[in-house]
Amino acid sequence: MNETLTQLKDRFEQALVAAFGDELAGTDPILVPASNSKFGDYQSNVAMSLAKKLGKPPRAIAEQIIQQLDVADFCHPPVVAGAGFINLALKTSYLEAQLHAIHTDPRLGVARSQHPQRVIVDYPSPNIAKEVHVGLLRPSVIGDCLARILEFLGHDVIRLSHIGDWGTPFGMLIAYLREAYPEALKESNDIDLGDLSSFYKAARKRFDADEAFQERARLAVVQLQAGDEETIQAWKIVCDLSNRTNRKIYDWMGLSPEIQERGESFYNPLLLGVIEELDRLGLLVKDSGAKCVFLDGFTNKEGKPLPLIVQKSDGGYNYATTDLAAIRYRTEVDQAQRVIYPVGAEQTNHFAQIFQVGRRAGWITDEVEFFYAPLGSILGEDGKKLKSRSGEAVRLIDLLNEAIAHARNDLETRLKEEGRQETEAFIANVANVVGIGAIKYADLSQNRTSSYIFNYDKMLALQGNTAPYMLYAYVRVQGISRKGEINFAELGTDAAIVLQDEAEFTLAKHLLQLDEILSAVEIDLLPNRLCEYLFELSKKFNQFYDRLPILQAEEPQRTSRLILADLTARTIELGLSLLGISVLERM
RNA sequence: GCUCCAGUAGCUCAGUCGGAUAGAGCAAUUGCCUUCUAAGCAAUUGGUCGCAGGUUCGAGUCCUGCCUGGGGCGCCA
Repeated sequence: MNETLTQLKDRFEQALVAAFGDELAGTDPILVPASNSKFGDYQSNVAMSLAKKLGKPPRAIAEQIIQQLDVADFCHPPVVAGAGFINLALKTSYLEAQLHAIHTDPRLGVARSQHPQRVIVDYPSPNIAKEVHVGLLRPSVIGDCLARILEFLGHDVIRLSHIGDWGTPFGMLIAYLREAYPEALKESNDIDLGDLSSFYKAARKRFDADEAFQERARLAVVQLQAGDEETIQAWKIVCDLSNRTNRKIYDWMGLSPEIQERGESFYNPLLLGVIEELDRLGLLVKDSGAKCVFLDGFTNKEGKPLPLIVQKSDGGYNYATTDLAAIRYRTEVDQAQRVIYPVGAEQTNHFAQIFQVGRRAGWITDEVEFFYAPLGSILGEDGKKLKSRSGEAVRLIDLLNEAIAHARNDLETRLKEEGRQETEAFIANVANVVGIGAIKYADLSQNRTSSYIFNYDKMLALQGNTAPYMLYAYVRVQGISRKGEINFAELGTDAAIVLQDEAEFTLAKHLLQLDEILSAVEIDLLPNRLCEYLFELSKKFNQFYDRLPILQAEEPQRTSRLILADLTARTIELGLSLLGISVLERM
């Protein structure tokens, strides 16, 4: 109900001017959702804030405001309460009309942004030379979710993966490819992709054991930098191997297929220009053989200004250089208005540094918002960063598989208890959707900035703020449809919605708040707010479902309740889809 | 040493631009299935919001200091 809020704010501003004169024009009426439903639907806190300025008690100010306030088309008469709060309660007829409007709207009342922007979302940047591990879970799940939400709100979203596809590790892999799979360079040969990690491990083993091999690897890097054709071909084969493996996992996780790979190799030709431009601007300083930009507000352990090294003393570039090139390209060529980096919180300094240099170089202007969205870590039960038993990084694929196995186990136990028979295809599908959904939801439902302890049992729990709980609410609605042979699409656009019971009001009001939540997420990029909203929605639906008969109800309640149930299911489906999670008809 | 982040119920965590009596889930205790999937609903118990000051009509939220934990701090990404 963004539109309702906007209109109410206008009315308040008019009332403020009418009551106290033009100098209060443009005063924010501090209109927020009521802190407690017993106070109504919205409250204005403006009277308290004006007390000092106007030299009157807040309650008197509030009284004067509501005398001038005309909201009769939306609300019951406003009430002054407490220290000077102005409470507003929406009229039933208004709520019913709003529900009717969203019922016939495929977007469920969520308007497209009036100021669409070109937004770049920075997807995780796996080092292509390694198999993806758990460290990529949060950036990919949260980045994907933010991209989906912004796109749904009408923004032009570009999804870019800044993959590590260049540099030293590739020398080793290219050298190993030449040695172990010489035929791969002759014809287009299929290498077993599931074996990416053993390919990497084997290469690593050769590299560590054999000095001559190390020399060949170094040579390969030089050849790669020099653009040697055969080396480039080998490099492409290795990239391909990795990309296809990663893509498989991305697809399985349900990440958007529209991710564009724009890795380090893409920026490689632009790096020299970055250095030259920094030099031209007088920002570049040579220090101990390295080219640096000295930073404002950062010091090293001795208290001296800290440099950001953009070209190493051996002439090589590092990640700061590539990131700066990306900043420049994204503003100058992509013309992005907002660039979002959901990246681990450990990199707070790095982003503050490159943004500072980007600003001083004139690449970041007031016209573009560079938004670093720090992510907390995924921790093990010991409260330390999640590691496998052997102390290595946990492979993402193992994590997904284990969640699915847990979900399958839960489902099979329940089927046995209930004496249900289901096909293997049904069981496999439910386990897959629940398992993947649970992992993603567990990640998204935490405030993105805080770390959380990874626990299969909690994320797959069927009660609480979890994916299965929401899926279950959705399934319940579909059960009504099957049982009553209701086609929700045919309920009719002129069917009346009647709100009588408290549970109906509570559910209905919540259904109308989706656009407010999405607007909040659009600004602060915290997906856990959407999760919270969906959890509340599911709870309110379950209360409604528990208290009120639907199929057995008399008309007009029956149709009205069917519409509320349908709206709930569609809201959950839309909400979960924005989180990147699928729904199930039965579970 | 500098710097960033965190500290809220036994546990895991929310907490909007500072707003009314700080909320969920789990765990514990107890009710509710001849009725649309009980993977649910209802009820009870549980708090010095790390500590001390300050700003404010009003502070979990803003400011200062301190304590504790974690991250980062010159050629890895």
